[in-house]
Order: sequence, then structure tokens, then C-alpha cells
Amino acid sequence: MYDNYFRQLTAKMPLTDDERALIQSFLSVKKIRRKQYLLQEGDVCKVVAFVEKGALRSYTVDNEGKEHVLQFALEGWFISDLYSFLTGEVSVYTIEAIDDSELVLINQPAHEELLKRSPSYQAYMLQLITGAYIALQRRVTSTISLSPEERYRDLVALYPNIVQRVPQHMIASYLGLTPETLSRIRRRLADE
Amino acid sequence: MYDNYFRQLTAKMPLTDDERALIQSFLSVKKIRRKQYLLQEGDVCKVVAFVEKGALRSYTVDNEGKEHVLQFALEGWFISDLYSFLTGEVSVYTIEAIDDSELVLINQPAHEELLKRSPSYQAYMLQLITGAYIALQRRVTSTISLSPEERYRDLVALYPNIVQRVPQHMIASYLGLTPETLSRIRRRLADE
DNA sequence: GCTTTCCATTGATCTGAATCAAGAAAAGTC
DNA sequence: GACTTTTCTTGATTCAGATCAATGGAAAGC
Repeated sequence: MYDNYFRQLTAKMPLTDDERALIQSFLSVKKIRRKQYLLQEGDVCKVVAFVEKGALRSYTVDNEGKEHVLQFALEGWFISDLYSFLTGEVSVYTIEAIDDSELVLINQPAHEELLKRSPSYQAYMLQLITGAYIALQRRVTSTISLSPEERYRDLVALYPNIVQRVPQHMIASYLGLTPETLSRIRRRLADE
Repeated sequence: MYDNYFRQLTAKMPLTDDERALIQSFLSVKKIRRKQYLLQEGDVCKVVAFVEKGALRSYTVDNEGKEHVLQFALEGWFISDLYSFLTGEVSVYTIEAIDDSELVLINQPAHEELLKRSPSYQAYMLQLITGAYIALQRRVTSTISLSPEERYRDLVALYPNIVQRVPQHMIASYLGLTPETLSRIRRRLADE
């Protein structure tokens, strides 16, 4: 159940059996079906989710009712609204399963407790947030300095598995394009 | 010299005199003149800078030679390319002083050492990166879900001091607009 | 204080992506 | 396996913001 989670964790952070048991005692498992929500806009984000299996995305809805994808999370990734999770403020994001998925969850009190009790967990969290920060910064850089076509190529180069796995209109939304525009970009690239 | 820095730090993290002395021994001070660089594209980012006085910005230059502002830092803010600083990879960003400025710097080895030796510093760094992450996430959200006019209003509401202090064409660049477009938006808003 | 560079504004025009519309194909559901 | 829903594609049209161009004014630098 926690296989991928601990594979990931121990790869970065060797753990004693005791520490592993301690951490595991604070985790829980959840299965979630395609199109179900892990978080809804207006709620406080209660958990950080590790994707054991499946795929999820987070998105905002603007005034005109349009969705804008913030992040995808495939197997081995984390997803959450860290802002809401850490501050307790309500979230402007929705997190939804793209496919039937299996998640490993940790809630806020458990997270607090583990930070205090496990130095490994603490160090891991610092790495996690740093990684999230770096991924976001790359995204911002791409958004502000590349053309739509370049942004798409960048995404394909960096996360080919996302492009293969996720419906195209969600990729378009992630890139800040309409599905029509992305379709035309793909044709242009294929024609060359 | 380190007044603002420690005011900021102790506000979040009570320090013993010893700890303060330890941290201070790892810091250095730098004055930098308007238009001088703290970091140039292609170099590794060696420091995290706290702005005691003045104002800086970071930006990327795209294929066509256009600048895109990633971040502003006024008094009391930090600026760096954390990605480059932490990984040692070269940076795609330039960090430049907008006005003559005074900075408190910490370099990578000092940062490593302090992480090991000062739990307060460690906890502070976690807060810092978390804060940076949250600020970036807000920026992404604004970029993907708001119109240019809404983005500008958001910026004015959130950081009025930036808008007052920084040349308008840099604000435009930060918002992903041309100076002309921002000028027209401002007129529209003033006319109403 | 004078010169030069930089900066904000306004108008005219252009353009790339959005929108609108419709049909085909694929996937999901019962 | 038939039906429904979702997804992708293609074409025609529109539109918001970029680009091009020019001016007046402010700040920087000597």
C-alpha cells in the first residue's frame, strides 16, 4: 500500500525501521475515482497527497467559469494546496482525479507531529517544498518568456509522460491555451 | 548594518545572543549601485540577498532579447535564484539593482554550515522557502486566471509600494504586458 | 545647468490566439 | 454492443493586445 511512498522517501532519506513505522502510523490510504474531488474550491486543504497510482490535477475556475490547470500529479508525485494546508485559509483550487487513483495521505496535525518527532521527515519536507518551489519557478519562467509553441515543446521534453497520459484539452489549459490552438500547434509540429 | 535583517528574523524566530552572534558571523554586507548586477545569466547564484535598503529585480531575457521580470525585492525582502543557489546549476536570471541598495548576503557554504549548526536558522529557512513558494503560487494563479487589467489591480492591491516605487515599464514586464498596454489600462482605470 | 538618455503616453495598424460553429472519432457507461 | 459523453480537429471570424511610430516630459549623468 505504501510501497511507492517509502521507495521515494528512502531514496532521499535513509530511515531506521522505527522511523519508518512511526511515519507510517501517521499516514492513511485513500482510493479515489475518476472525476472525484480531493479538494474543492472554498474548502481548506486538509491533506498532502502522494499519488501511489493514477493521476490528478489541480485547477482554478475564473470569473467566466473557465478552468485553468495549475498542476498535474502522476504516480510518484505529490499534490496539495500547500498554501491552504499550511495556513488553514480556504483554497481557490480544486483537486480532481483524472483517473481512478490510489493516494497516501497525511493530514495537518499528523504533519505537525511528524515534523516535531522525526528529523528525517523534517528534512524530507524541506526537500519537498524546495522541489515544489523549483518546479513552480520553472513554470513561471516558461510562461513569461516562451511562445505557446515553445511552451508546449518544453512540456513535451520535460514531462513526456504527462503529455501522453493527460487529455489534450487539460494540457492546453495548463499551457494557457484553448484546445483549438493547441490542436493547431500540434499539427504544425507534426507537418514539419 | 544588519538591523532590518535581524528585526525580520527575530520577529519570526526568537534568538539567543549566542545564536545571533553565530548567524551574524556568517553574513556579509554589500552595497550595490543602480543598474549593477548581483547575478548575471549564465553564472551560478552564489548568495541569497536580504534587501536592507533599496530595490532590486530579477528577470530573464528571451530569444528576441526582451526582458521578463520574475520578481521585485524592496526593503525587507529576499532575492536570489534559489534554484541555482541550491543546486549549483547556472542561472537563467539576472538580478539587478533598480536603485542604489544595501544588501545582507549569505553564501552557499555559510548557508550549509548554518543549517547544520543553528536549528533556528533551519526553521527560518523552511519558513522562507515556504513563503517564497506561496508568493510564486499566487503569482501563477494570477497569471493563469486573471485578465491583464485584473492582474494590475491585484498587484496594486497586494503590493502598492512596488507600484509606486518601480518604473512602469518594469511593472508591465512583470505583468506580461507591453508598456503601451499598461499605460492604456491605467488610463481606463483613471477615467472611471 | 546642460545634454543625453530614459520613460510614459497616444494614435494607427497588424497579428496571433480566442471565439464560434460543426463534425468526426474515441472513450466511458449501462 | 449500443448509446452517451467526452475529446479532438478543422474552418471562418473576431478581437485584445502587440507592434510601429512619434511626442513631450522627466530623470541621470557629466
